[in-house]
Amino acid sequence: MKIAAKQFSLYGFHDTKISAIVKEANVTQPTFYLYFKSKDAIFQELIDLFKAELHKRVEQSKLATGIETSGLLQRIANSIALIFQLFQENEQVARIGFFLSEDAIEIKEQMAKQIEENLTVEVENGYFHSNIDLSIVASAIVGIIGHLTLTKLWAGLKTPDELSKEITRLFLYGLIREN
Amino acid sequence: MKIAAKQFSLYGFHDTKISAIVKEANVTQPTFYLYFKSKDAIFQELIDLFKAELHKRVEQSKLATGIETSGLLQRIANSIALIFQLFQENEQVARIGFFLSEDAIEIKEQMAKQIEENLTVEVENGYFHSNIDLSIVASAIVGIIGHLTLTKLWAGLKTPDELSKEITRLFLYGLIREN
Amino acid sequence: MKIAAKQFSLYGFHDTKISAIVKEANVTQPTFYLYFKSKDAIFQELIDLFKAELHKRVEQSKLATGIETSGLLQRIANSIALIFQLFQENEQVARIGFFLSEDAIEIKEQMAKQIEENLTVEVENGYFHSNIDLSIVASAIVGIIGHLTLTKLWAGLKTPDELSKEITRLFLYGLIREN
Amino acid sequence: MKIAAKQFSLYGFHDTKISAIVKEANVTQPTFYLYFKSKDAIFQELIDLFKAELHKRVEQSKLATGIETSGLLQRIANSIALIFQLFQENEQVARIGFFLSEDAIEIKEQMAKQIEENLTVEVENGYFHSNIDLSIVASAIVGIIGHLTLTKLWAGLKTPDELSKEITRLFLYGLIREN
DNA sequence: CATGAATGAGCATTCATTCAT
DNA sequence: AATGAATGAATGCTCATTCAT
Repeated sequence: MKIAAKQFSLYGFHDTKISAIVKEANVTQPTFYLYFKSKDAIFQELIDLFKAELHKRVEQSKLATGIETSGLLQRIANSIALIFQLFQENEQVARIGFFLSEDAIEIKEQMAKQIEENLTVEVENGYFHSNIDLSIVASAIVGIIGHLTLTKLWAGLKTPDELSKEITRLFLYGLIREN
Repeated sequence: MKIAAKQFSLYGFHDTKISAIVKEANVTQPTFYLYFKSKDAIFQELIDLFKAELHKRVEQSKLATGIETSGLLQRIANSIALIFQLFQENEQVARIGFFLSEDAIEIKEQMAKQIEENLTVEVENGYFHSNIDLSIVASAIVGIIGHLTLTKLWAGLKTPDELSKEITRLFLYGLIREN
Repeated sequence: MKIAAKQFSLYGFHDTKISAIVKEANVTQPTFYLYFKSKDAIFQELIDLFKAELHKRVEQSKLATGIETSGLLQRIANSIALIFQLFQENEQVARIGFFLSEDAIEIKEQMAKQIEENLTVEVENGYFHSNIDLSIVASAIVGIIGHLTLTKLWAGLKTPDELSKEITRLFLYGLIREN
Repeated sequence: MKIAAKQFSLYGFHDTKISAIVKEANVTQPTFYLYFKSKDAIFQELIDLFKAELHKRVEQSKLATGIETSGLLQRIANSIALIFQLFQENEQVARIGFFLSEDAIEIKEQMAKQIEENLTVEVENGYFHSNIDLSIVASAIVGIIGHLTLTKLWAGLKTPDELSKEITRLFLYGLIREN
């Protein structure tokens, strides 16, 4: 599965050939079919793996938010950092689940929903504006995380910590200069 | 090309068959090859189309920003709305160029760069913080626009105006409640 | 189709390879799929061909029986000869439809039904016993024709005429010696 | 072997998979190869089993004919009934040996030969016509038995006794109505 | 006596692309 | 300008069979 993940993430679903996977794995094609029902099946298996891990991590970030007693900014940054760390540690699987799969949108929407719930609590706690569409904010966060992962994290330009800090500041205080 | 765009945006590159395109176009396969060098070529042509249009539109939004005399928020919102309008009016081509193509990342980076330049001016004008990484902000904006297009705009849940307004407010003033 | 019929009749369905068919036909595999949807499809097409031809021939033999004014034995022998001739002229297709296909039993039952109808008329005309199960007689005739085709006709040991004459005599007068 | 017989008779040689046989037998594939040299081998073994049993039974029917002191019709009917009984009691193996195997024709020819010998005796005894080709009669009997087994016996429509009686009457006295 | 794990060899099918007209 | 007819080159998948234990 590691090898398959690598190939899929490198070449995409169609351009990844079973023959290439098994060659790199030093087994034969029938062996592949001993463990996986089909090309689609192993791809889906990888997606499900990522899906589960992502769900867990976002859930963790939720708990973290509640438990932490430090400042709001720090708490939120930590939550986001958790996600970036997942992407960093599982680049290949993440690329499949978050960018290559047809389930990607659904996965992102699911993630957005989790984040939205989190934000709702913050609004109830009086930290955030109540006059902003949280579904859009959540969706925006997902979009940002996804794109920064692709362009900054995986490009090696930024660390999870840096990214999460910058995002958090941006989201909390905005761009505008306070006079 | 319209038909090809439709098919590509519906089924993706690999699952779009030349045979299907020509059938819908009521021509034969050799006729297709009379006008396009290959499957890749027509795909690339569609991408280039989008690329050019996107570049133009982002440039316009830059000009708009400069020319507009109304408030900062309104000016920026207008700029972003222009992009969303492009996505709305050219859904199929946009889906190809911005999401399906392998050039997508490059296109987005190019767009981010344009936006970054714009932001730099605002910083110079003293509107924005100077202690924030504008390349990240630009990248974030691109990520947000992309994802909201997919989940809100094309889903018919929000209009370009609504989206651009919400985004702008979020980016300018942030989430945090001012006391 | 001629070549396919030959291969199928020689090797059976499974041991007939598309690659062999197209090689003998001097075309490539895609060309095959231009004209036939699948291996199953061309096999079924051959079966249907035989089915139709057999039905027609048995129907003809029915008419012939009614029209002919010569002796009963001769009339019946002619009817049966028609069937043997079909088998002789279309050995390959017949082997597929009558012996190799999974529809073979159904085809034979259909043939038996046609023959039974014919026999019923003869009984009504007073030529035959009425105290014999005609469905069995019809089924027996089918069994005989099938097996003699395989062992005598296609072995080149007997002609349609000889076979039909012998069968007819056997069926009409039986084996027992009249004292 | 029982399970293999069942599978072969249900699905034919090619569509029967060793994996399916061993699964139903609750053993593994290597275990299969411990007892049978190959797929062909077990198939052949089943055929030989049937072949031997058939030979024995037809031989018995020959003896029966000689020994029995009752009327000719009854004696012959008994002989044929013995065959039908074999088919009834060993449906699966019989289907393999008599219908599915490539040896089927040879087996049938062998059976026809035995029957022919039997008939020759009856001719010599003066019971039957001498101006009829006994090889055809024997072959016809084989064809009838085979096909009636398939369509009447195994369909549960007739018993061995009924079938043998009808066949015998038909063969002895024919269809024609005696005035 | 039995098996978990593996494989060699093959086969139907698909699809972008092109030739001759 | 257009096409009917064809193909080269793959690729996923299956199944009987065997090795090492």
